Amino acid sequence: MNQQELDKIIVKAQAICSNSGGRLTEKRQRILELLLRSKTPLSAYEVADAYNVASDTSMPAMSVYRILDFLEAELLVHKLSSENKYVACSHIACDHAHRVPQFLICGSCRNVKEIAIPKNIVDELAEQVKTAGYKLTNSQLELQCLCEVCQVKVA
Amino acid sequence: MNQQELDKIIVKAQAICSNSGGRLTEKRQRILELLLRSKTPLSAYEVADAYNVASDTSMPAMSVYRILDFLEAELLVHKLSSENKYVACSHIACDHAHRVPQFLICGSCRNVKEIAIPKNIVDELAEQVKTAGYKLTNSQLELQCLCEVCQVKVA
DNA sequence: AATCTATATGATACAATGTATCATGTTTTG
DNA sequence: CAAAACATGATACATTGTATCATATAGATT
Repeated sequence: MNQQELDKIIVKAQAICSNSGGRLTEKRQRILELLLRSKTPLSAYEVADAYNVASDTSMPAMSVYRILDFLEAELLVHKLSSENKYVACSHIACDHAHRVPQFLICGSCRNVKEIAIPKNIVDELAEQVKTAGYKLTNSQLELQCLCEVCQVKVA
Repeated sequence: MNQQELDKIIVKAQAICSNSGGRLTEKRQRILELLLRSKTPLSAYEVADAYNVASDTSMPAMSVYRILDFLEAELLVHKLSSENKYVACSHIACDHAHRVPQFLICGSCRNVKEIAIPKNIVDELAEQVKTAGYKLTNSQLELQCLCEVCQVKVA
């Protein structure tokens, strides 16, 4: 991600926050930037470390969690519950409405790709859930995979 | 789950283990029974506590994790990665081949239902993953839902 | 601008989850 | 029985997450 792309995303993120009455403060913005630049998901403590290394300050874990919660509520960041890690949303600067994300998690190198899957598949899934008497409240899937590179390596 | 059902499952579990060259030791069996009786998933530490209360011994966390790993490898127990909790497989005593489980997790009461979803849905999912260049290695889904009871409560 | 209020962040302590490592039992097998 | 393989115990520690109270900062009101 180059600086120009990043700037564009930040502008969009600012708009998203103020639309919802939130504020993208400097610290929140810097943490979002950290995640945008990161090639892999980061744990809350990794975010804190990265922040502190870059700025020679002390960002306590508590603040990181609060800021990540904020960014998640704004849909700028997603939490991978199965990994206890966080990733920036890949579609902040896209204009289309935000779809529920699905994540492909490489079990070998831990890289993560965010994709959208066709609505009908999600619908079929929701239908099955309904048949079981439950109601699907979040269709964010976290799928254990091997990425292109690691498929070759392992084989 | 009554005692008779449970006995039947344990017999089957014994067979599954010895088939794969493993041993369902007393401690492993007791932890499996704990999970079979539990109406909700348990964390590793909850398993340890339940074990210790029931038997006045000390079961260290390390042992619990090792035993859960063993039971998981035998497909007698599943780990819910998004919850850091463990559940007994619902289909130990079934004769049909073991299918990859999917879990419906109630976000309100934390109850969990294990279901099987039609193969074609999983296949479609795997196809999408393949299109993205990844390879699905585990199609265990953990779906955030509301159970029948909680749907009514919340509404 | 001074003050007030809501929001955001810092600091400390602690709880919960998970692992590394080395020691000790317990089966199985030759 | 002895050796090897497997299973468990014990201790320490690393990582992830939360509770709570204090402080700082931004916006609104006067």
